[in-house]
Formats: sequence, C-alpha cells, structure tokens
Amino acid sequence: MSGLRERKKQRTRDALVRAALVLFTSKGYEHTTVDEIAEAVEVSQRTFFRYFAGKEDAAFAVHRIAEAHFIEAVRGRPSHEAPLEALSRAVLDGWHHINEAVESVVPPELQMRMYHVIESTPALLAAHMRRSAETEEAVARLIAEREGVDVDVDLRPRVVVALFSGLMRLTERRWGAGTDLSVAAMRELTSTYLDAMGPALAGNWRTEPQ
Amino acid sequence: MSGLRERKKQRTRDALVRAALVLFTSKGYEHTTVDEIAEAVEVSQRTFFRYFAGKEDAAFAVHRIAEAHFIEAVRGRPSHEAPLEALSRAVLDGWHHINEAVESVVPPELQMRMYHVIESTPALLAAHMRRSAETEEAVARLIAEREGVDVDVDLRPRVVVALFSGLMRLTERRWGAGTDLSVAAMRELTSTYLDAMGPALAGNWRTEPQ
DNA sequence: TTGTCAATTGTCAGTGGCTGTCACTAGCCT
DNA sequence: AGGCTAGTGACAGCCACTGACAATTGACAA
Repeated sequence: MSGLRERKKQRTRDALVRAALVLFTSKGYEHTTVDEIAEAVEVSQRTFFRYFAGKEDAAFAVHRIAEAHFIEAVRGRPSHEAPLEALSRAVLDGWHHINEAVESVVPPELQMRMYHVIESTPALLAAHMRRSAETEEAVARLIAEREGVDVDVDLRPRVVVALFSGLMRLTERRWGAGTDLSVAAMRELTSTYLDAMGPALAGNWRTEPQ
Repeated sequence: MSGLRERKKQRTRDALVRAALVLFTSKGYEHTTVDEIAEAVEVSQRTFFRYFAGKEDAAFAVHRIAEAHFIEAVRGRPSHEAPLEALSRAVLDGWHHINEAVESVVPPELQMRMYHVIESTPALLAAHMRRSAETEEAVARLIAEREGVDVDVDLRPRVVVALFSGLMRLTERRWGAGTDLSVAAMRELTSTYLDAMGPALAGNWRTEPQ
C-alpha cells in the first residue's frame, strides 16, 4: 500500500504546508519567499514547485480540504430539506467536521490565522474568490440533482447557489474583519446574515425599520 | 487647463491600453509580455509600469470606467425605488451609457472580447472578482445612504448588495460562456436571472416545477 | 528668448516567482 | 544483486516588477 516512498512524500508535503503557513502568518504572504519555505524544510526550491503549482497553491492547501468537506456536507443533507435550508445547515453543521479534518495537518489556530491572511492579502483574496466560484458550480449541480431538475434548463439551482454564495462571502468578509476568529463566531455571523435575507429583499425598508 | 504634457500623457496611456487589449485578445493574456506591449507603443518597459501597477492593471483599465458608471447609475436612481429595484434598473439601463463612455478609448468590440478573455483567464477572473468585492462595499454604503440607515448597524444594505452581486456574477459567467456577446444579450440574461430569484428562494421546488 | 525647475522617461541592475533540463540518488521490483 | 524509475538537486533562463540615477523635455518666469 503505502511504501516508504509515498510516506516520505506525504511527510515532505505536510512539512511544506506547515512551514508555508507559519511563515505566511508570521511575516506575511508577500514577504515570504519560496526559497525560505523550501529552506525551512530543507528541500530545493525546485522541489517545492513539484508539490505545489505555486506559492498561492500552498496557501490554499488547507482550504481545499474544507471545501471538499462542505460539498460532502451538502450531499449529506436529507432530501426533504429545501435547497436554501440544506445549504445553510451544511455550512452551520459542517464547521466542526471541517476543523477535525484539518487539524491532522496543521494546528487549528494556525489555520484560523491563515484565513485572516487570505482575507487581507489582495492576491490571496482574489484567488480565494475564484476558487469559491468553482465550488459554486459543483454545488449548483448537486442541488439540481437533489431536486431532480436539469441544471442547464432550470435556472433555480445556479441562482440559489449564487445568492447563497454572495451571502457567504459577505459573512466571511465580516468575520475576517472582526477580532473573534472562532468557529462559534463564524456560525453566529452566518445565521445572522441568513436571517437578514428576507428583510433585505423586502420592497420597502422605510416603513418597517429593522 | 490641459497642457501639452498632460495631453501627451493621456495619449500614451490610451495607446498602452489599446495595445494591451489588442495583444491580450489576440495572443492571450499570459502569452503577452509587458515588453511587447511597451514595444508596440514604443516606450520602455519601465514607462509601462509608471502608468499601470502591473499587467493586470492594464487589463482592467476599461473595466474601471464601467464600474464607476455603474455606481453613478445607482446614485442616480429615484429614491422611491426599492433597493433591489434600484440596483436592477441601474444595471439594465446603465449598459448603454457605459458603452458610450468606453468607446472613446477602445472600440466596443475589443472591449467585449476582453470580457471574454477575463472570464477565461484564471488570474484575471480572480482579479475581477476581487475588484467586484470592492465595488460591492461602495454600493452597500450608497444603498444605506439612500435608505437612511447605518451600514454598520443595519445588515440589510450589505445583504441586498451581496445577494445582488452573487446574481450578477452568475449572469456574467453565463454571458461569457455563451456566444452572443452583445449588450442586448447581457440585458436579457440579467432580467431572466433577476426574475428567477423568487422561485429559487422558495421553500419547495418540487410541488411547482418551473 | 533663455535659463531654471520639475515632470517624464530611459537605462541598468537586481529580486523573486516559476519552468525546462539533466544528471544523480534512493526506493522498488524481479 | 542489479536494472528500473520516481523523486530530487543544481543550474540556467524567462518574465513580472522595483529602485536608483541620469537624460530629456514641457512649463514658466526673468
């Protein structure tokens, strides 16, 4: 199964991710060079690029795990839940499981700080948003499947997901801007914003201030 | 007013934008080097970087104009319109004016093809989404002002804008994926997706298929 | 006009991300 | 044991981008 070769490879990869995150969160993403990451793990720069497509790729190594878990969480929602409900619960319930999966590679606190770095580094934020857009497409297909409609004919799957994603990006942004970077804070923000959806789409805000 | 110096600068800048767009749309963004752009306008590479923060910045020179126009369009909406209505109309009506403003710098057809390049170039798509996020914040403040609420207390401004933006990104993506890159096509897609908002958020899709 | 100042530009040198190539080492398989 | 090959290091090179300094040129006053 897992020969010496493969295990060594996995260890090198994990070490690179950890070293990268430690450096990114301490000196900042842009002020960290690939050479420094490679040196910290005692491999050549060339080897770093054999594991990661680029510096950016290393920054999202952990994030990738979280995304995969979110998709699985959506897939696991009981089919009687309405689309928006399923998405909301997948996010709210998913956070704990995501953290479990992640901490086998890096300490959770490091990952939380990395979120902050991503949010405050333009290049990483941009990459993050593009990645989210890709996830969006996958989730839209999932929702379509759940509801038994054709994603290329019925607009609703992509529309709910687009609306939901817009809201989640807002939540992330507000979470990153704050000081409480805990999972609990994220959960609370998420439901607060979800609850604000209805009122925000209401026709007239002035007759009934919130 | 506009001395020789300033006019010359403007001409150089416009020439750089045009050269960049022509090259980006013909050879692709990544296969175009800054040297080539500079050479096409007969300035040094260093000069290019004095006009633009980077290659990416040149790619969005036109886009920037469109964004500013959208914000103005929102500001110009009569105050009796509900927030979502104002945003929708600003986009739908805005397209024509945006095109007018843009064509003084580059031919509209070139700009349309550039949209396509942005949509299909990961690095540019990422940058585009980050830029949109910044616009989002500005629009949220505008809406808050319109409705006379505090953007840091009332969640609704940011929420409508987040939802609306999610939908607009979806529209852009679908538009870019299609073959009809006309303004008319964009307008039609926009209202189609806007109309799908209600049904998509409805609790149960199965009882009443669309 | 002409001299002076300041803005604009070109040149040069250097950093850092990223890639291709090639030889070498170390795990794997018969 | 010995050949095979994945993984690696070393080196060279491309390109985006930046800082420093010198040359040029428009602006403006004497």
